[in-house]
Amino acid sequence: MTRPTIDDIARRAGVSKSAVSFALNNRPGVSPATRERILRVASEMNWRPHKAARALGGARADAVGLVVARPAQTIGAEPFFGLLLAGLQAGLSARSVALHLMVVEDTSAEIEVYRRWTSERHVDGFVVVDLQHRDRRVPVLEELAVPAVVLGGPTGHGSLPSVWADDREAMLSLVDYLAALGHRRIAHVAGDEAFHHTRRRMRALKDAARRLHLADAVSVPTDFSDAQGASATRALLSAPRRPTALIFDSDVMAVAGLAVAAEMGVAVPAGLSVVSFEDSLLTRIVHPAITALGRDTFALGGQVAAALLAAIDEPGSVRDVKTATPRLTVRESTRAPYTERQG
Amino acid sequence: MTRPTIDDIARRAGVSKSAVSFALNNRPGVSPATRERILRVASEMNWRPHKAARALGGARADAVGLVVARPAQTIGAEPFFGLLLAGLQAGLSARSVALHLMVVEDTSAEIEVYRRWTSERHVDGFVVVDLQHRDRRVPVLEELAVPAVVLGGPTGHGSLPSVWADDREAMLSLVDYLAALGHRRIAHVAGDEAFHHTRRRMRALKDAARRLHLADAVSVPTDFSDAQGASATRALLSAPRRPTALIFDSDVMAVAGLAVAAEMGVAVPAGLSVVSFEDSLLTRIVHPAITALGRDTFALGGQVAAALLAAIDEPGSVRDVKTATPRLTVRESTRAPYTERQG
DNA sequence: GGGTTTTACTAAACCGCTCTAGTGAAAAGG
DNA sequence: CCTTTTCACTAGAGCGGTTTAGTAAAACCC
Repeated sequence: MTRPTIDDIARRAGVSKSAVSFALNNRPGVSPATRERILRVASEMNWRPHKAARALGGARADAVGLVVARPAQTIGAEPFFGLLLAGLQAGLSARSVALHLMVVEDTSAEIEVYRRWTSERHVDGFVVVDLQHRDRRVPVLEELAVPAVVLGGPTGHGSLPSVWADDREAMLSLVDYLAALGHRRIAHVAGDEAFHHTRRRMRALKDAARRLHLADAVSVPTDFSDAQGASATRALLSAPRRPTALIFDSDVMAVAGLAVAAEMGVAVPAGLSVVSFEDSLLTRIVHPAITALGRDTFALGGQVAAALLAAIDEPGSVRDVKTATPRLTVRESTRAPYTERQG
Repeated sequence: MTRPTIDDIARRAGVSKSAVSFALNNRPGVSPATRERILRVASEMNWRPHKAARALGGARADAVGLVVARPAQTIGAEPFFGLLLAGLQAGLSARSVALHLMVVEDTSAEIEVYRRWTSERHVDGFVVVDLQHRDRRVPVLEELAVPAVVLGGPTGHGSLPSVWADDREAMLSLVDYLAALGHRRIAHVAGDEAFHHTRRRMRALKDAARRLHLADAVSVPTDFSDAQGASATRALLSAPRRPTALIFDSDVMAVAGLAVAAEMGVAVPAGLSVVSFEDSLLTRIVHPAITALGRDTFALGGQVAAALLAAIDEPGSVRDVKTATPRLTVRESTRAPYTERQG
């Protein structure tokens, strides 16, 4: 048995195709009685709209794209990504919009996909992640005039709306907390300097250090990998006057750093405090559990989805959305530094 | 400027629509010279097929579906899932087939999505994960007669083709290894008994224990969460004659278990050996690094993609695919048990 | 050279749905 | 009671491709 079309419904209900279309789309042009009859027949026949047929008439594709230029490893490794995906998905599927995911090699390939999917009318809009300094993708998306929402900000995303958290504020409060505990030598195992948020965090740390007259406040950039996170930690802990507190830009690096401390015989938190700028399962399940700046990544995905859907409905209507500043969850990995401990 | 259609190309090349279609699809019916001219014009005008228009003619949707009934948390937490996704994606995008991801509440909702997407011609096939005992999804997919590939096996997936690894074999070799080290009391923090592979692993452990005359070989089922993994570990380590080796069904639980051991003052590997049935970044970055059964999850995704594409091209042609049996990577978390140590 | 086959191409139907223009009848208005 | 407006509905074009049936010319064959 082949699937029913509106023609089948029309025949069975004794009306025209158009009447059926009106009824099914809640448009004026049919009487309440007829409308109800058509709907009943449609549901009896278990009718479902044919997506492609709808999309052909110039309508929506009812799908949005997420193109990621990252090595496959990271995509599995970082809880952040999976949660964001799940949150996006939840926000979109409530309006039955599909998510087209594509993993590519590099930014050039990513841009190529933007062009292709836009011209093929494959998606109605894009979610852009990993905002970079002087991001090449922004002008392309502006030129394509396709709805898009950038995750990250508050600047550097041109005319595209963005959903962002205040990294600077978070870093400042984090350093305040560590300084209050008595830490004067704080190091920061940062992410990739190409990323906007990494730069902002590094700048914030420097500013905080100046304001608080901290002895030392180095930022060491990495590529976000556990390997570089580990080696940066090793280098920092090998220095003659080692820092008493380490801030890691990601949960993966924080866990890797924790392992390095254990391997080097540096007790956490007695000899070293560890903080992660990203919270997740990872920071909770290791021992000692890691103090972390947390945000609800699943909810973040939902906010991005909402912003994108709004941008698709009414291009130009969406303004930047500032999400809640990440809040500190104190666990077992932070304490006053040994030399200044009271008890 | 609006996007070009084949009509535009036809007009510009001085031929009919049909000739253009033939040329663009490598079909007979046009002379080599004309074909070349048409292709040149098409590329000059930067023509791209309109997906929906193609799909309308009864053709492929050029997309496959992955519907997952899991809490959002797990999806972010387990590296396995992200890697599988990336692998699937890579395998599919090589043939420019999109992946439609959907996260739902439960199996009933999942089945609903199968029905809807099939009747809407939204996808050409499905990837089915988390195969369960007496899986309700299998008969539905069989009835819908839609191409689908099941991840998991070797049994319980009806007439659907499956891609599977030999869990039993892996468990047997793992227990052999631990026994060879001298362990006689081995416990297994298992996953959810509803899952097929969990049952198979539990059975394999029991068989191995009998064959090797092990004193003890308990399997404790959990829901795969870090919380239950931790509490199962706590219970096992609190028993009067505690096991000397623990096998965890997932990397997340293994890491959680490791933390519990640290918290309880049980040294790993001196006082307890820990093995994970799943390998990932997680098992590598903690300290001590965890001995784990590894498989290439990214490649697994690729194999699933290949099988599904084949099933779509030629339904019924795909047989079950057995993937490489997971191999043991020995790290720092396993050693001969204390009481029997030589040195 | 007349008939058959092949080749290169065109015209038009078709996929399922939306939407505009058009139609006939009922309701409203003077 | 006739005109105008509104209402409920239909016919049919159009979206951008694919594909079938048809056609004229060229190639082939004894």
